[in-house]
Amino acid sequence: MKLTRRQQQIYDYLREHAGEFAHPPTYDELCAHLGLSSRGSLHKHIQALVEAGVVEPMEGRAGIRLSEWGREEGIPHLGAIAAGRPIEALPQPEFLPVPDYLLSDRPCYVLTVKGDSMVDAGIMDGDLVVIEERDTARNGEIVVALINDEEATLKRLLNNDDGSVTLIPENATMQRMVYPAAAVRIQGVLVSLLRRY
Amino acid sequence: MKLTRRQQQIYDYLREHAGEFAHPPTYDELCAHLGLSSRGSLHKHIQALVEAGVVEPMEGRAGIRLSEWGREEGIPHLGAIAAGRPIEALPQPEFLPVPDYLLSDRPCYVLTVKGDSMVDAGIMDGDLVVIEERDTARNGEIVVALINDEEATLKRLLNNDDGSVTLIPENATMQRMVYPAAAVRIQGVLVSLLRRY
DNA sequence: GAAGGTGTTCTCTTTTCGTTCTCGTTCGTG
DNA sequence: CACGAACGAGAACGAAAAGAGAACACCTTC
Repeated sequence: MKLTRRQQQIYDYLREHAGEFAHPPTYDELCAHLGLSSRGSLHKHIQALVEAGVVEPMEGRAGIRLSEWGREEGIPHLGAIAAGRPIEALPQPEFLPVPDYLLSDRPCYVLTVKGDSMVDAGIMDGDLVVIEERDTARNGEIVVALINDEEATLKRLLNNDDGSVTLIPENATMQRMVYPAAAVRIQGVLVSLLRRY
Repeated sequence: MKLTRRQQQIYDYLREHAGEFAHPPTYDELCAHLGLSSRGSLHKHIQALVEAGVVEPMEGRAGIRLSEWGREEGIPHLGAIAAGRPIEALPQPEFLPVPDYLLSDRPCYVLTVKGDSMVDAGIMDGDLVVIEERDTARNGEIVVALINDEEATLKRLLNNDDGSVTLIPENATMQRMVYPAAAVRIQGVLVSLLRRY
């Protein structure tokens, strides 16, 4: 998907000003903003963008516009998870591009880690964790667990023989906790981790 | 394949300013930046760089630009870094796709971490670290340091007032080490971290 | 149905850009 | 001094990109 310079410039403009247009801009409007005087010329560029797959045309037959980037590509970043509180959802999920080798085959989402409850496992405050959506987990996996339908936490899971469940914080200063199986609902399993410095 | 002085200079410029050009610069732009007034002269140099294999031409046939070693393919995974040993180079670097928000503007590469010397900083054995190619670092940054041209390690850096350098392993069981500045060469700075479970 | 806005298609010209060529200048080496 | 390599300037060429403008098809609205 190689774009020429002008195409890239137009694409950048579209992304930049996506929010400014209440509704998708018409070709004429775009021409005005871009300093073009011919819709035909613009159309050629748009066509190239469509072929490159970075833009989608408004198929609606009406007096039409071009639509821009409807593709929510990437993995949804749903919010933050802090031990002892519900997941803090973002008002609107952002979509983060995540390379394949950090994903599993099944649907995934991303959370920001708040707190230090897993530092000994190398999971620090502020890290991004990729979670595979799953309602069961094996022993020893690190899971997003919902306790009593209230608090969500990231902990290592241990299924006990007696049916109860132990959640282990990987932090020497914290206590492991045991719950009846019914009180704990698995919401996902840790797949990978991203950290920016 | 050795480069002439001017060729080396141009190549350095390309690498240095790789991030500044939103998209590959045109010959004219490069001429302006390099103080040349003839595209033809520049072309001769570029040609030499292409033949030397350090630069790739934009095969895009069109009114195009020259590209510099492609970030398109991903970030080169050069090998593993273990405290106290040279970097274990992969026979052939693999290229890992890494999303933009985990990169810096400057050229980066990826290493696999071996050992536990940075566990307290959340860097575990087997993690992938993205390193920005750089030969200087600020206090407190985590760097890839080459000691006595022999051992490479990942450590937190402290520039001491007396000119010496302290390398701090983030592991309570290990000792920090002090070296004369001349013995330590910075090879890169930690930018981000990836981990698969 | 008429009118106007809008995307599309077409042809044409202009501009940009990589490339190639010739010609000077400088510098180091034998 | 002669020769060649490195470097640069500038002109010229061909191809691709960019743009202009006209014509057309379609929808919506009146």
